[in-house]
Amino acid sequence: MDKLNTRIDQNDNYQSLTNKLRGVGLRATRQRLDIGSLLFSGKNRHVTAESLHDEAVASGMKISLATIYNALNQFTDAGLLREVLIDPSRTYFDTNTSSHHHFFNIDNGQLTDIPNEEINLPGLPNLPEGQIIDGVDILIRI
Amino acid sequence: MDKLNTRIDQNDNYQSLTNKLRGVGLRATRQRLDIGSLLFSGKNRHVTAESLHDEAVASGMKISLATIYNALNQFTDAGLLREVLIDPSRTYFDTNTSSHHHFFNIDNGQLTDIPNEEINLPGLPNLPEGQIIDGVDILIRI
DNA sequence: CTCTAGTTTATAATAATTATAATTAACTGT
DNA sequence: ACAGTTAATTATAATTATTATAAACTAGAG
Repeated sequence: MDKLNTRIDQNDNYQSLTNKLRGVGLRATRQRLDIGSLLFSGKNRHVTAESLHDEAVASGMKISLATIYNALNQFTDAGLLREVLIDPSRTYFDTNTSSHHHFFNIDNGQLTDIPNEEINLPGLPNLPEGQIIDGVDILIRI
Repeated sequence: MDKLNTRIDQNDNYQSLTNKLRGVGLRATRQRLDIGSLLFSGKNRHVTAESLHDEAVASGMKISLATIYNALNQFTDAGLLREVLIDPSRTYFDTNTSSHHHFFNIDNGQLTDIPNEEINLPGLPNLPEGQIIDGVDILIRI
């Protein structure tokens, strides 16, 4: 009964994931669905290729690190993920693609979202002539 | 005469660089003085290990890439440089160690300083309990 | 001027990421 | 459901940025 519900839930989940992937022009492969189920399960997440691969393997998913890299980059290109600049030594991906910012705990590496409305940036500096803002990243180290 | 002045100027420069290095507990080696003369010649600079090495070699300096890496890290530890998060694929160092922010031109990779006073960040978000701000990095992509 | 700890350097090692090319699997039309 | 085409996955090699190693060198103390 539990098992059955889990299966049904997962199928539902994978159905909407399938739509999500097709919507951005990606085939709904088992691997992308598996990764997607870890990433897009409701709450916002910050992952690296390595951390996501570890998690996938721990969940019993069969997927290579190369595929994780491919998927993360494709998802990012498709707008399903965003890169976050935290640490020059590795790339972090954020499932929250809306405009927002981050706390970075320098002791434990923990990343926390700061909703856009909790930060005020009224005094934007004068832009170099003819330039337009592509985006603003604020990282508060704590 | 020009040549002579250049030599005198460079010696003066190297004398003050020597003091700067000794002041942070680093020996004034030829290599560190050479690098320092490129970095601390007045205007603020943004470099990577590779770009600085290229520049040094182009200026006829004899210095290995490993030494550039060592020096950049030591200068950073000593507070003479700051790391800037721009691109997850390499580390940028900034000679401007005061609190300030950056424009990043996504087309040509050009980094430009934004003086601290040109940016207002009045509505700082509520910090996680018991936390104190270590620093704030703002990157405006244009 | 000599000694020694700190520095430089060539090179190897590591770590993150991307490329390659062969196998496998998803979609399209029947 | 089936075959064919095209894309995706994967093991592995290659690449890139960076750090470690250990032998040769040198700055600065005495």
